[in-house]
Amino acid sequence: MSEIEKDLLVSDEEAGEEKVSKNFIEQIIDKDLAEGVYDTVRTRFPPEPNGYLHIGHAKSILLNYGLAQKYGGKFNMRFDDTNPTKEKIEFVESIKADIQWLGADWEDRLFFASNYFGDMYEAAVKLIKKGKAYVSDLTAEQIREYRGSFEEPGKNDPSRERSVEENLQLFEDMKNGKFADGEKVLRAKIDMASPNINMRDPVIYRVAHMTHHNTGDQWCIYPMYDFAHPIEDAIEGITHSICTLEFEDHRPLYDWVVRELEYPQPPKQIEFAKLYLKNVVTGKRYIKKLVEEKIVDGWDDPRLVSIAALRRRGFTPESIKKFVELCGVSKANSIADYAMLEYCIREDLKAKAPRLMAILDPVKLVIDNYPEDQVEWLEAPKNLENEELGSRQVPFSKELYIEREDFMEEPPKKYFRMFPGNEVRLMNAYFVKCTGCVKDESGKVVEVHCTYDPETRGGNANDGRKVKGTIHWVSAAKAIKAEVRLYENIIDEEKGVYNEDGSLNLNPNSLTVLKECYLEPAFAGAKAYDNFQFVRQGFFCVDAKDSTEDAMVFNRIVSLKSSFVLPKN
RNA sequence: AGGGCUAUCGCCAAGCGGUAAGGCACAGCACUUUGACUGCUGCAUUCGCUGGUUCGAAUCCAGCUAGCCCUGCCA
Repeated sequence: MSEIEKDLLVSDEEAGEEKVSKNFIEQIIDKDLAEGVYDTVRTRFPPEPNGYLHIGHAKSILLNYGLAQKYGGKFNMRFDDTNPTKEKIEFVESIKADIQWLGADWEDRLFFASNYFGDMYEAAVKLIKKGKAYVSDLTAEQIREYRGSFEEPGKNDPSRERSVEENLQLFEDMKNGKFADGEKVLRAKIDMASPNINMRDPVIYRVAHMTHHNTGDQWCIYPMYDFAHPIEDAIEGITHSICTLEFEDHRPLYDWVVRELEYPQPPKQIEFAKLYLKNVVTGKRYIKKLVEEKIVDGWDDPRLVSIAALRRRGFTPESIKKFVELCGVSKANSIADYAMLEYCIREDLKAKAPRLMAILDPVKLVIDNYPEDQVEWLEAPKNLENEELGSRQVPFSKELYIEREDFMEEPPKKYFRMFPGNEVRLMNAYFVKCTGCVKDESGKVVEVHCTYDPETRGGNANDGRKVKGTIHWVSAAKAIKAEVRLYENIIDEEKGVYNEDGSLNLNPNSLTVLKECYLEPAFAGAKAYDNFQFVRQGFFCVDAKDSTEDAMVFNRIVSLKSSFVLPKN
């Protein structure tokens, strides 16, 4: 190795374990910090409490929280509740719970935009005094007409040149409830000919006689998002106000507001692309319809991708975080494969979850040469890749359950599970040789028979002989009966999310309920949200809604990958 | 007088004038008491297109094309 190469090696090590390239937002922050635009980083997640959070929001939450962490800054939680017609306190609670579950810690910084209504009113007065805002008499419809179109400039509002004094009086009258909803609005005086329609004298305050979930009846005028948001950010000392792409056109207005209001260290809006998942529905009205029509079991149905649904399905906060990081941050609209999410949960659970045996589609296996009433308790590790999980005792007896698909009377080539004459290993137990099966009148296999080799206890033969197949099993006498729910995408992936008429293209097989599954005794005592690997099957989670101590219910989070395909014949 | 943004492998995504990172998916091999995991190997002579500048272009310039967003008193 040359000296130069050694030097390179050293400098690589000094640079850190891995050179992870920074996303464009981190690059902006680096620059701002380097140039002294800001000396700290403060971000925020500002949802409107008008619905449940979904996987897309998780990206924003974790991005904002992650940035604050990474730069030693602060992360604020803020409800952007400036429109009482859409907001509910129940959503405030569910959103808080979801964000906490994701692990984004706002510490003592939980804010409500509605708590700044006083500041916003003052800010509006300031604009009026500067001649930068005026009260308009136009109706909503007229305002739309005056706005012009993409190709044509707008026309000035007849109220545009009202005196400051008159505007001040009128705005106060608005505040004091002298006008009905829609009768007056406050508009920013910018430019009716701007090519950016958001700059054509946008409405910044409207009248709404409505009880607000936080401020009650204190106000009957409410600020619009474009006016309120920059003020909220400025008040909280936000440095980088991160939002999604559709707000790019609003940035000039955002900047106009912070400039006119003369904030000393104005926040900067940065837009990134939302996270979409292939063949996944997130639209509120679609989900609402599914819930109302009882096609799904509520907003947390495990087939959905609301944060609550992912949690119930068995996804972990770590898996969501990993997924969001894997997706990256950019300005290019993109749609991630669901396979990436599956990869993340498998990755997270493979070492964490105990790997136990469960039979989903049982058929009885009888060991003809095993003593009738004998039960042996065999010790087996809970997870070979994680010794810390310890071991458990597994009962072995004459009659077991195995998976129906692990036996074939006439196997195709390359099938190395049970078939007459073949020897397989019962995982953690013995080698058994299949001797045949018993069928009912219809030809359905009701019992598989075999003999075991007592010399192979634990699953190894002293003579060194090998078996190709290892199958899992559960003692019939000691099994715990449980319900298991298997999920597929609620959307029929062949044809995409929507039908021609705009309705959802549903997959009729999205839910399979297996009522007669058998678990090994080590599952006893499993609690809501506990995750397991069902050996050779996949990762499963105790359903938080329907599972009880006596009647456990499991959700399949994701199957294990498998390269095995049953060949035809 | 329309404006804004985006385009690099099937899917994400680095790259910031010096000769295409990485992950997912997929395929093959090895290993295996999970047909899993793990390990190894393969997977863009090419960056939406066409020109130009340059010794050198995914990176700069010009012109096209395609997609997304914007005419709420929603956020």
